[in-house]
Amino acid sequence: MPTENLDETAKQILDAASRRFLHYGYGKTTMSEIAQDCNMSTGNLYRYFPSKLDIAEMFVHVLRREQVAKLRGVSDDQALNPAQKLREFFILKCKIAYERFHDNPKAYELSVELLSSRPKIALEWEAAEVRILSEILLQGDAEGGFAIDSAPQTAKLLLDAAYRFTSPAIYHEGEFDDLALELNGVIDLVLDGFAWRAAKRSPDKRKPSDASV
Amino acid sequence: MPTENLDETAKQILDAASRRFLHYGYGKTTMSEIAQDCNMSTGNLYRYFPSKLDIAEMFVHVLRREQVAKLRGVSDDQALNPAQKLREFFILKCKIAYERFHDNPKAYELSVELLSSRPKIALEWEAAEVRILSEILLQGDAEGGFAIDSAPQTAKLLLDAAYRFTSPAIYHEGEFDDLALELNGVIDLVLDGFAWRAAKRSPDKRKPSDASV
DNA sequence: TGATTGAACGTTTTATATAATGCTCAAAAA
DNA sequence: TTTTTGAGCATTATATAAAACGTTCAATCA
Repeated sequence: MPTENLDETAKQILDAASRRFLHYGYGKTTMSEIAQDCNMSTGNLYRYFPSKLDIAEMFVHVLRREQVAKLRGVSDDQALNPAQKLREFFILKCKIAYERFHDNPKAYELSVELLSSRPKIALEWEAAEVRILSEILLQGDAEGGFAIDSAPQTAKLLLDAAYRFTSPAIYHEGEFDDLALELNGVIDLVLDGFAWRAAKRSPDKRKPSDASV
Repeated sequence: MPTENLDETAKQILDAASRRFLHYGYGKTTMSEIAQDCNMSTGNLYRYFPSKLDIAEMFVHVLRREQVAKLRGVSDDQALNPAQKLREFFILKCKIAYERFHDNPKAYELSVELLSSRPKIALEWEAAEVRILSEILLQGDAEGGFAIDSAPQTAKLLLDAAYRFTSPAIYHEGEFDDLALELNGVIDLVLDGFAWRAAKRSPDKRKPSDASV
């Protein structure tokens, strides 16, 4: 579902819809308004998108791509070791969820509405994060600090443990810094868990340079 | 807010209200219905409870006391070591949340409605669980397996990490066993984290019998 | 005097009518 | 033939009226 493959007209429709979605929300923008913004009839919109909900899906898909790119940026950062990447990944995910909720409520509402109509999208999103996390975990395993059995399984486990801090569905009244502090506590404990497993795997040396099978 | 200190009439009111809350839900039971069940007038209800919401609060208070008693039962079980207690505590909490949601939806709705009107109750509930968990953690610390700095802080951290599996606000479509399996994965990792901290505290011996300062 | 009542009040919920919206498709335009 | 249109249909959302509800309190009862 790439944005680049879109017809020029489809892009124009998506642009007009996006502007209205952000300013007025999904429910308060009508197909005829979008059509007017594009100087076309409502019927013609359906030549480019099957439904209004599909326009919304494409809209959040674009937002989501930015988020995933940021998260992947952490994974690709050469200056960080695996433990630092893990921490930065979750802090960033927490920040993204917090900020979207607090200073973009319309986009938040739209995501909620979309996910309730299309629950499978949440699974795709999770899969994307599992992929990024798995890379970090495997790197940590290769460097001897983590001792990972199944990277995807462990990645899912970590996403679950951080759910409280990173789920866009949970409202947080306090400041972000307080939230990040608690999240860091969970990450500390998780990293210590990996350290223990790595130590158990190669009991002779505390910091092995490569993992033993 | 003990149930025992209640007037006999108040108990009767609470009983009648509880039955209707369970069968028809909070919104669908009226004060006049409760009054009729007790052979009194609506006005008289207010001599025993300040409002309908306070009856509901007492109702969930009773339910909640049963839950906390069960959780405390895990903490007091002499047959379990601290690690087993920790695991059983969270599995039980998960089970309680899962079952209340799945086979008592009316009570679930009531809890949601009450917590949205009286958010402070959630804090009290958390505090009660932090108290129980802290005892388990301190016992684990005393026996040398855990290495806890601040028991209440660590307890809160654990509750956060298990939030995904134990929050009554999160709907779970799948089976309980699948949920418990994932939760056990998180607990495994957390316990390994404690093991690592204990090993770091007393590096000479792998299984110290008491903690060093 | 202390306990109880039920009519009365302001608010909330529900039922109903009306308007607006998402989407389709036969016809028109390009 | 391909693209676009806009009236029309079924559904959803909004506005409005009516009923029900939570709560109070002066009057009644024990």
